[in-house]
Amino acid sequence: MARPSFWLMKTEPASFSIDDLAHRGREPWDGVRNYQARNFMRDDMRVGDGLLFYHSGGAEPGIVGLARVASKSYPDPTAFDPAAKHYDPDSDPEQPRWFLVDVAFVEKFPRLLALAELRRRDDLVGMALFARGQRLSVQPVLERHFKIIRALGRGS
DNA sequence: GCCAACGTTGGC
DNA sequence: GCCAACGTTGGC
Repeated sequence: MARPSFWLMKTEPASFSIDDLAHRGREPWDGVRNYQARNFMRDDMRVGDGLLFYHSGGAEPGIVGLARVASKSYPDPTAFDPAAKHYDPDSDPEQPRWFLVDVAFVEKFPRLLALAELRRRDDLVGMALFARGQRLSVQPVLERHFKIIRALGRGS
């Protein structure tokens, strides 16, 4: 895959928001239990890749800022932790099933770019985010779309 | 809170 | 291997 690559990562702000990431600086993106999303993280992400940070499930879903990939992929330790929310009793530390990358804060946009607003733009047609029934929490983004959204978010 | 879309599980 | 049942996601 060509580098750098660009991605969108969803999170429910009630559990982990852009403000949480800003505060922590860097965070292991644990708990992903979808094979397609895992494959993107495990196989395709590289340190430095750009991330669009998306809030789902809230009052107003949308893109709230930027982050970047801060580590290579490695096994998700929460899969082996019985106390963890996304514990997977069938996963084997000798043959890890779930992987993650660390994510680092880059910037929070001065305003949220609402999903409804983004949908209406002619220059963003085709984004996976808009696909009917799209539930993937980690998805690739075209560089062109990433740049348009970054500029929008910064208020230009 | 509703519900459509989707992924996973498990009986057969 | 099929497919119904179930759980989850996530917009509205």
